[in-house]
Amino acid sequence: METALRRPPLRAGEVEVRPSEFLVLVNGERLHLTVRELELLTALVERRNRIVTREELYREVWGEPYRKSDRSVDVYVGKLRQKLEDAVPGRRFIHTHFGFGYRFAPDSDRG
Amino acid sequence: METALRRPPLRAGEVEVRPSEFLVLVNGERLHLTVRELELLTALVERRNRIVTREELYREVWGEPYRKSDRSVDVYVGKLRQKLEDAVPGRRFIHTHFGFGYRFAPDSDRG
DNA sequence: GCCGCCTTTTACAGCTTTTTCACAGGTGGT
DNA sequence: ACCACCTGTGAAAAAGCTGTAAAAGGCGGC
Repeated sequence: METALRRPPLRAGEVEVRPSEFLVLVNGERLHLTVRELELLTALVERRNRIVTREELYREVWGEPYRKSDRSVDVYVGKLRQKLEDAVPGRRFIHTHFGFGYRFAPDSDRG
Repeated sequence: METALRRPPLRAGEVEVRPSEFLVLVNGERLHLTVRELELLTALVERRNRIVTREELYREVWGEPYRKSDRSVDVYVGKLRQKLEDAVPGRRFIHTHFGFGYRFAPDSDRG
């Protein structure tokens, strides 16, 4: 968590991430996330509007090489989607790019 | 404790900390704290409404690097919670953020 | 020394999070 | 349509974190 303290705040649509405070706000409300969830969301928002591979996300968040059978990224994307859906019903933030990876975009389906 | 003398009084809900007098008041009543308890509470109130890591608290209060196995912060948070509960039954001041640290907030869960 | 008080360490139960697994269902290519 | 592979997700297992009582260690006063 050392690194988080130096990261600047990020904003993407209704989502504001303040890594240095371990805080995510959605429309001004605190989103309660676990450590992994926060780190993954931070990584995605830092790369917003870009397709990011599981390899890159896994290296960034888990800090070790990605094994192809590892589903952790998928599982945590699911958790984040659930919590974001609860916070902003009807909007989709994390988009799947089949065969490539994921992309965070607060706006349309094809950003 | 040179530093305490220069710290301004702090107020957070029913809690008032006067570092320069080594004094904590809760609803005007003196809260009897030991040195460690006072320093930890001061550190927390100075950072009120923010999540603070054990590492930061330990460095601030104990003045040396934090070892992950050290439970002192947790133990003293427990002591403070007990004394605050005795002073203001039913209110929760120190909130745990699992995997992150603690947060002092006299009010609701979200700071 | 002995006592009393404060601080640190230890131990363990209980709880939360993270990881892994399994399988249903989706997708793209032929 | 068929096949191979990819993704979503619930649930169980494993790992890790927190609360707290109690033991152990320190320190000053008498």
